[in-house]
Amino acid sequence: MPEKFLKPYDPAATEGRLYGEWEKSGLFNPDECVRRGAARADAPAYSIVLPPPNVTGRLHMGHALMLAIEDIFVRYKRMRGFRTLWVPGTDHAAIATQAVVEKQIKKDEDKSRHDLGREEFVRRVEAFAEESHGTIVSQLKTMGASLDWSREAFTLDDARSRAVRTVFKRMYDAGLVYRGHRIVNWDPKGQTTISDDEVVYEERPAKLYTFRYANDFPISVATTRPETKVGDVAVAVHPDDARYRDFVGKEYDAVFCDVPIRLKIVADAAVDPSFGTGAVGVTPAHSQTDWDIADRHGLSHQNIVISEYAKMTVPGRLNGMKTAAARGAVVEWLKREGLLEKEEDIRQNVATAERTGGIIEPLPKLQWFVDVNREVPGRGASLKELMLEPVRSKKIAIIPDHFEKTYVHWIENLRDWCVSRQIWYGHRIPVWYRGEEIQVGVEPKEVGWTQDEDTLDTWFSSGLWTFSTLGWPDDAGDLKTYHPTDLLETGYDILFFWVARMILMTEFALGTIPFRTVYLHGLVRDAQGRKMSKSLGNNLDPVDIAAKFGADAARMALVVGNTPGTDTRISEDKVKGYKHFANKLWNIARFILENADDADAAVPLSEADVAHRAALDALTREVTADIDGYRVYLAAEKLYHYAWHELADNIIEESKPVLQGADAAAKASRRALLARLFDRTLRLLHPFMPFVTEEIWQSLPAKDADYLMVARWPVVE
RNA sequence: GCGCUCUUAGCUCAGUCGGUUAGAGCGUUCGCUUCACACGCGAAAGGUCGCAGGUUCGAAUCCUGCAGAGCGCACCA
Repeated sequence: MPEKFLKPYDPAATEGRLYGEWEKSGLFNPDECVRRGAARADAPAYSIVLPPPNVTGRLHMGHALMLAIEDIFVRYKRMRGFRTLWVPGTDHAAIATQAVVEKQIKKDEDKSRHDLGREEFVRRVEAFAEESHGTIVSQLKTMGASLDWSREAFTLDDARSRAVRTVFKRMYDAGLVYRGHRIVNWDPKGQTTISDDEVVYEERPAKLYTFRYANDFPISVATTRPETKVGDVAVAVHPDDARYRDFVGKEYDAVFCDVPIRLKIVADAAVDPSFGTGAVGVTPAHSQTDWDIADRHGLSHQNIVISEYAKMTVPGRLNGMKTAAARGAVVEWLKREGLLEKEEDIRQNVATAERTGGIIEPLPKLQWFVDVNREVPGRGASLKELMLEPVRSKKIAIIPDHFEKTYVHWIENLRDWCVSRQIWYGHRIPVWYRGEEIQVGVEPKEVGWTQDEDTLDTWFSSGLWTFSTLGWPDDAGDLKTYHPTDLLETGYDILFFWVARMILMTEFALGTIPFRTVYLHGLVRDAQGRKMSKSLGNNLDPVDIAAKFGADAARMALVVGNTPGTDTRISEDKVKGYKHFANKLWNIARFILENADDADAAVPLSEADVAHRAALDALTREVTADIDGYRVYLAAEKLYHYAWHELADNIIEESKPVLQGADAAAKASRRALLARLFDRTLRLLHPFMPFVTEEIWQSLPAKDADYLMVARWPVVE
């Protein structure tokens, strides 16, 4: 028996070495598995693409959970003989990464990106991304993820850039990507547009002011943003509102806080007669709703009174003031003029930018959009409909299935997707202009063309991930073999951001689904159920945890009892429990090596031993069905329970007198049984705890594969 | 406003979509230098399954209502 079994199991001395051995063996690569006879050349394929972590820093516990679940499926399928591919990669995460570097440069050098210039700034971001990439790769390996590194991808590398340009060009030619002057979510802090999904609403206290535009103006209106009223072009009332019916269609002139305005009274069903005075000042350039009202009544959209820097751009006293200051100034003026009628405290949802926290300023801008309602040529359906169909028809199954409703509900409310961003890091929009001319896709050879300054929303490139990583637009081997992928495993919090976009992009570019099953895991919270965050300081670093207790223990702690779609809690104590379990396996191994290392598998089993074997057969069937049914949380728990409380507590204990007794046949049978049960247990546990099981396996005297990783999963008929 | 989820032992959660006596981990109590393991072993206590109805031979599980917690979307003048 190897010396190491005389001491407790030491994950730190084992895990890194074993990962290196696995990697060197090449067996994470399905082609190599075929070459080495670990998978048949005609075996069915099984594929997962790793949701690419952002190159913004380090992995968190959510990543660790994702890796644990995906690696369980990948290792299980590999042991079942599938040509199993798990593609690694990272995401350039445009805004997020740029923001990190901008902050860093501001802090270190007190410079903005404009001080550095586009070229130099992008170089800095790339250097940061490179460094961050290295950290992330080593963290992925620490967790034991059996990824095929020969196929690693990055959302901003050359192959992925080619895919992005190709999709953009095809969408443009199909009329599905268009440039339009529309109201967008402008983030004055990040100086860029963002999509509707990147807006987060925060409830804050606010004041609702009721006022008149002028003394002779007949209607009072209520607003939380008096400073925007210099941009009003109309007052809207509900068509059935008897109070205002006589005024509809009339126009009034006023000078509002030095700004001359002309207001038309319009009737629109979007107005809620019970809110405020039942009359709304319409500011088309600075509110989506008002923009829509203006559309319906043929009013001007172009009365812009706020700049990209959230400053007033009007004649008179307000000019150049920040919106917050202008608000005060307008209220002052209203009071002085006797126009302010009421001031009340209310709670208001304020739109903020997810990444920068800046308050969103809706502004009309010339941007690129993906049209989700226009018919896709040759498909007889819009992108929206193409996103709905595979989920409704169950071609894509979402686990847990109640998220299918959430998904459908979201798609039905979807608006056109603004894909252009005014940031520098990312895929530059593949469009060139020369005067009135425009060229899309490939840079023109002639002089005089200039490329669009903007970059694409990061989700545009990650939306292509399942097929851009497999060689598309070339219709070559990997794409044919591994696409559509089998499983997409990710957090429910990015169902809309990412999962929906992948379905959109894949339906458009390939006319098929990107994956057959979506498994959504929940958030990983701390022991008190709080979200992990920097400000609370309650973050657990998966690499620290793995160093302290072993990656196997971390994986088990994250997986056991963690049902899909439900948040889970993690604490060091919980992980510690599974470190003890790894040690328990270690000691079982010691017992087996001491007592059954010379077991003869051919010996006939006694009646009692046959029963033990049958019980494990039953468990094997259950665990297999659980994994196939995506109940890994149950499979893990059952195996834990079997190894500890059945194999160790009962079977080994009752074996002691037998092994020391005089009945030679019973002894031989028991030795064969123990060797057999333990061999089986290691195989079943391997996807969950790959390191300790592999380490023990390699010390077993009789084994049918060099690596447990590619040993056969036990199939019981 | 529309929609979704949750409420089971002191704590954290399962309960594979109706079937003996409702399970696990942690915690608690008691006892163990038992020759695989103190990162351990043995034993024990602990639950009107949120509340009220209904369906059923049978309900933690299905239906209705109520209460509490959380989440998503929309609105937010």
